[in-house]
Amino acid sequence: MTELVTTIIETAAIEPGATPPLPMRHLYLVDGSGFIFRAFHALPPLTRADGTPVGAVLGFSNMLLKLLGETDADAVAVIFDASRYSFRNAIYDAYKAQRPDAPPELIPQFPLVREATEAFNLPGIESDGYEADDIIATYARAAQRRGIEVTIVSSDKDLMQLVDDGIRMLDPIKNKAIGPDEVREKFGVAPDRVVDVQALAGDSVDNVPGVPGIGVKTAAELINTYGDLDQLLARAGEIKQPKRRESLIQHADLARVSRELVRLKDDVPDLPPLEALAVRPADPNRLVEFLRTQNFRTLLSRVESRNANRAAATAALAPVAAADAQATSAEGGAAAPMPAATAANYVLIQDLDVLDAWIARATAAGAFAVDTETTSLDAVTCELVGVSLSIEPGEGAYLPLAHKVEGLDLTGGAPRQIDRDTALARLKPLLEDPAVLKIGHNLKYDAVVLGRHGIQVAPADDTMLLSYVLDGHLHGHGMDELALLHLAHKTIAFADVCGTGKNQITFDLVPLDRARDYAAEDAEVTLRLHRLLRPRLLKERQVALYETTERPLAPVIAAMERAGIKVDPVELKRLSRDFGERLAVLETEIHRLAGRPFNVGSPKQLGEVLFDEMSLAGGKKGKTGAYATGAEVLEVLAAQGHALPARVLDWRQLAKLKSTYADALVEQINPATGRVHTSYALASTSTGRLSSTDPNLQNIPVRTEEGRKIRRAFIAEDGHVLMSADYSQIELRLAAHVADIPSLKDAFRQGIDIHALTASQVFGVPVEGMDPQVRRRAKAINFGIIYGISGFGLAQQLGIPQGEAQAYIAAYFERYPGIRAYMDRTKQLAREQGYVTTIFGRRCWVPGIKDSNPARRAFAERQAINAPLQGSAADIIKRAMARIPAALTEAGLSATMLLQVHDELIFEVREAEVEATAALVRRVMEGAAHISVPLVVDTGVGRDWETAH
DNA sequence: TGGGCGCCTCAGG
DNA sequence: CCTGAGGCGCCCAA
Repeated sequence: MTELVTTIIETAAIEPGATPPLPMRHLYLVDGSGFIFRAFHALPPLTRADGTPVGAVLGFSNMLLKLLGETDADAVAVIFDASRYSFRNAIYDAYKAQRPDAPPELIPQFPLVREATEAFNLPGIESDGYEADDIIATYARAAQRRGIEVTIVSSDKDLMQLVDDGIRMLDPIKNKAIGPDEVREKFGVAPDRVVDVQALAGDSVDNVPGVPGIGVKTAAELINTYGDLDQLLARAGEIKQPKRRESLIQHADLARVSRELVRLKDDVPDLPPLEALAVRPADPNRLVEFLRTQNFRTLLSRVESRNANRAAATAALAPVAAADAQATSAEGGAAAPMPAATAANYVLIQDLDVLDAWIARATAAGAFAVDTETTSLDAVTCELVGVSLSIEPGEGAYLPLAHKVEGLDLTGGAPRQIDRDTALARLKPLLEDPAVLKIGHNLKYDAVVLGRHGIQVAPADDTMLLSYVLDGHLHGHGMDELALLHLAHKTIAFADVCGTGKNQITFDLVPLDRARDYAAEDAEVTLRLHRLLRPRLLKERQVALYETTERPLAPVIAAMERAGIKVDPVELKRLSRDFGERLAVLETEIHRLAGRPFNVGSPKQLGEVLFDEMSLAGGKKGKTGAYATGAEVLEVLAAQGHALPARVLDWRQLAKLKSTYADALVEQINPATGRVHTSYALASTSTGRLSSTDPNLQNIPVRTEEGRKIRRAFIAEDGHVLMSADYSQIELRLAAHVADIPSLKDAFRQGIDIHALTASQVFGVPVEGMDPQVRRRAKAINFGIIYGISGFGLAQQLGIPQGEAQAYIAAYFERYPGIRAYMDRTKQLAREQGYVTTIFGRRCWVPGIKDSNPARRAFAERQAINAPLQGSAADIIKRAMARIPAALTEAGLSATMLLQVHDELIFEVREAEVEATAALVRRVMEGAAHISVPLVVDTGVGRDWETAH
């Protein structure tokens, strides 16, 4: 094997004394040995016709072809390990001693990979006594000194120490560049300190000992504090944590040896000179011969077509055929059968006249189903890839608009498809035609995507919303699920088309025939679902709810999602840094109190520290056998005077704020708009509420001072302010209305403080001069009512014995007998129907209401009591939201509705229009329902969300 | 090694 | 009562 290298290039000093001018600009150093192992595990197994395993060889050949065809590489070397033993074994005999032998399927691939290197006419380099990493280091440094850019093709963390000016890494399997930032993310220090961190942390796989008890995280912290390993070891006595200090002092030599093991040698002698690495054209015949022997058919056709292109630029392969071949031919002869799901009457639209014919038919039909295919689930950032249509059941069409083929420049052409702007310009009149109904499934998504291309889809019907209104939470409302349930039809799974996990591809890379079958089916199934569900609306008396709430709301939400809200990244980063620093201080303190370091973020470890090691009382284990360490538990311990749980509470608050809010929100800022665009789920809750994801903007902190700092980062554009409008006590008002409680209704009509009133009625104290604690208790009871109250829950909430809580509830029922009547009536109804209803007739299903288990049944009963209140409130704000944009336009106001947080709406308003907008919004919101108590809306204005709230 | 998943905890209404 | 997200820890597969 070693003769390969030495026969290709005669050995010479790597760096000649007088440097001649080099044409070389960019050197790629491929970690051949590393690649083989990674590819073997990452890629599907594959065998040649004769049974020889070749999966890693294929991955390797693919990677080289890509490197040579798609990069500016003008010098390439493939570096291999020569043998198992290197100079490092002389330093530390256990080094890499317990490495398991290579899997048997991998062994025959080692020589084949070297053969591939030869076939590509690239130098393969190895050197006895040195690892591939050392050779890479030697070349990288030599090239750096001569101003040549270096890319190390590897994801080996041991090579990260080399990242520097002009030296970067490329993960060949993830196709991801690794620069100083990525290194810092992994090791917590700059590349030039990576060896120090590795020396401390060690590596169990390679048997690098490191210092016991120190992992990467701690090592980075220490190096950042003391500068480098020598400084740290010299000053180890200053370290506060006793365990850590002792370990460092005792194992200082181990750390030094470890550093020698991990530090790469960059002066490996007797290597071929850099000049020898310049790319030389491969002998096409030899490469073709090699690929044919391995039976790499796709690769072969790519290389042959490239050769053909070079020979005659006109002789390009038919693009679609190439795309199909790539996806459907099973590499290497291991037959991978393609599912034969092709429906004969699904067609591709690849010509304008065909598109025009479909548009004419859809217009004449007056209704059709439409679906879009994109590159991601994020409607605001994804790319539109294609559109599918269905006018009649049993037929459908897919219009590809942005399909690509991987390695485009090698295959010589893209799939044939109509220019996207041209096609959308033709579709726009149809999609906006007021006489043609557009039917979609979760059409809001498509509306956002098409809206970004200047198309306002209307009028529209949405099968997901129809299903939601009809069947609520009885089942999910995904199209696949509905197709199976209602049509007994198993749809093609997205995962079958695009794969899953790290091997998932985006839809634009799906070959057209597969894309057609998947996409056209979506549209066609949607059409059939519509014909099934729409008539049920009338039969089941849900037309009004759908027509006045869900249907008009969808485009309004789409507009809100597209609008997004401005978030100040500088402020969030400042907060993140502040939180981070305070977390570090707290962590040190917590470790000191515990007497040892542990992961504060691990409830399991925390529980062990508190209850096993410190023997604090009150340790209760849950069903997984871990101690409960929730806030209530820690608060009790803190109140007993224990410092550690108190610090952990502080730590948890800051950790939550940092990771969930400060850090995550910055990541979510859309670079194109500078704003954060949440996605509202319209059909995901059992009560009719919306939910918000990616990011969830319905749980931004407000209750604590530290949390409110996050809110301050939500700001308005210049010349604008944020306006908040929230319903006051809407669920309690609904309780008064639905349960028909005269005294509560009177109180709301007169604008009396409702919690104070409850307190005076239940506890018999005058409202004047009331103890705030008494009012607080009454408030908790009022909330308890909304949640379907239990003595247990109320006791928990107030921190009082359950018996006392039970007495409060009894007193409450005494004062307001209508409440108990309502609760009994509601439970009865739920049992009879299986559902309860909101004031607008929305059915909220309560599946566990007849459960034989009393605890589960009681839970369902509380759901039944809460759902009409929560659900009616949801209906009301939805009705208001559906009306607001039109009302604003009509009034000539420019305000934009941005967010909904269950009982609150956030607007971005021109400063000059604040008064008029507030008045209008209040009028629409308060008029969204007419019930026996007034609806009251409070508004607030400010440059940020905290001020406006 | 890392993706998937359940659990815990905690943010909002 | 209704939610969604992040971190941890465990299992399993490529």
